[in-house]
Amino acid sequence: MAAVRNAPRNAPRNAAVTVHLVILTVLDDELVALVLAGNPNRVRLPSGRVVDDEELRRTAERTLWELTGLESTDVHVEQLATYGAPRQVTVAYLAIIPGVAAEAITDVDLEVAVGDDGVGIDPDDDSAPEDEADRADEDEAEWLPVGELLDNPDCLAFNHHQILDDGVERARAKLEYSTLGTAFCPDEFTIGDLRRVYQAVWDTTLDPRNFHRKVSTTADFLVETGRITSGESGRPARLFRRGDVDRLHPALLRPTD
Amino acid sequence: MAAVRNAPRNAPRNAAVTVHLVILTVLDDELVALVLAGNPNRVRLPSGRVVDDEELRRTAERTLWELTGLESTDVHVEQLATYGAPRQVTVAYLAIIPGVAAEAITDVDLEVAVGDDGVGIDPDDDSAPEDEADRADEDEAEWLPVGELLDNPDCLAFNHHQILDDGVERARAKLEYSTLGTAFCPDEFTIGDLRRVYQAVWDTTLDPRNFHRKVSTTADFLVETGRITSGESGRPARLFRRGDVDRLHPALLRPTD
DNA sequence: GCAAAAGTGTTTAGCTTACACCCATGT
DNA sequence: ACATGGGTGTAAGCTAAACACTTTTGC
Repeated sequence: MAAVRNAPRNAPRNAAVTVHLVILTVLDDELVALVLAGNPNRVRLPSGRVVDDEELRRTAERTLWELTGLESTDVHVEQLATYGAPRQVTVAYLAIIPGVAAEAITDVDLEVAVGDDGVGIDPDDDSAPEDEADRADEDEAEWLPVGELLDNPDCLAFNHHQILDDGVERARAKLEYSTLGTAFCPDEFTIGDLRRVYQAVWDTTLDPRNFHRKVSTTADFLVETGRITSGESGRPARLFRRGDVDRLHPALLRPTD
Repeated sequence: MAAVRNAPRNAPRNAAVTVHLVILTVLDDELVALVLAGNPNRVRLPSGRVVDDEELRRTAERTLWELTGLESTDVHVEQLATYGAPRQVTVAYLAIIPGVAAEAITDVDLEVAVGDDGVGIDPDDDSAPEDEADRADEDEAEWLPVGELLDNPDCLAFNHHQILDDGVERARAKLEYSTLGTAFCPDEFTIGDLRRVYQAVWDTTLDPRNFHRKVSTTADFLVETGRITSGESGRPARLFRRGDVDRLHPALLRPTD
């Protein structure tokens, strides 16, 4: 049946490779993403160009550092997906940072942190007019609720709505079968803190008693520090650190309704 | 805390973009992958260059078609991950094809099906000596057991061991919570056929009775055709088609031992 | 004392596992 | 008759959902 199938084709061309970032955190019990305000009424995701012989992951981590000052050791970074366009390939990464670290990043800090010197454009670079990776200067960065961003498909430029949607869905899914939820928490946190992260990411409510039992009986999910909270309303809570495991057995499934 | 963090950097360069394929099927109750025999003792995964303004997915599907003659409507194709190297970006795709379709692809067919005319190399293409996407002619393609390929890390060239490992793990994981297993089956298949797919991919054995109940009671996983098998040993089995659902609720978990 | 959040115990329902058992066909 | 694989029934064990209840703090 199958025979020679050499289709005629033109010469392969090189493509500009950019990295885009979906940076998520939880602020005030709400899942928010870091976006740059460029054109009026249109925000976009942070991005960076692959420079020199950088690894893709290193590009993502460097761009994240330029935006937030956070080292990759403090942040969860994983590859999301790659989106191809003519002459332009975008590799999207998902970054998850603790809410307390996000609070330290003010708009003032962010305003000048993004930039691309843009010297020495490659001779082959006949990129499309919609080239987005350059001239990121003078843009303000802000944390916007994911719910609003996803509900209004037009408020994100280019294909960034798709990328954000993929990133949020990845995060939501991974909370079920992995310990990724702790990446939203600071070094030490209570089980209630972790539950509020789950509730914010899943946009739902969870029974505090059952959640407590579930995470506290899953071996190596949480490690007790011996310290407890104080000064807050209610009974003091034990403080925990992330444990060693990555996967949750059995999973902690989202409510079905 | 954070201030201006414009690190000095050189001009961004364009990269050659190639697509690599992890093509899996089940032959004789064994999970096998399609590999090309190039250098002695070293096989590699099929690959294709992105030509013209192709979408990445289209490149993957075109390359698969050149190799196997299969249309993308008959095959499950999903993006796996992207691996970055200097001047070279590889986007890996996972393809799953039915065993009966794989049997129709003989070595004779495959021998001449792979090729790259290689005209008009881009002036910017100062790719590393290990450029792998070209001169794929004269290579023979064959189905090799995944177990053997993964047990011998040196038998796959470049980073193809890593790519294959990622692809196999993706397939194994997705059998748990999705209906991907049916992609290994022909249009009509029995529950026993599907169970042998699960057993081959997971390299384990499953209780036929419990597996039968599980898949037959999960709504919309399988659709009865009304036909039954005949001519084989044992009681005839009902023939099914894939149902509409993509996700399995609840999941069909791998045995833990 | 009262509100608020942490944490424990108990019941019930659903799902998985293991396995006994029956069914329908080829040889 | 018997081997072979298809298919059903059932009891035991594990898990999660729902919720009553106790504990320990701040005010």
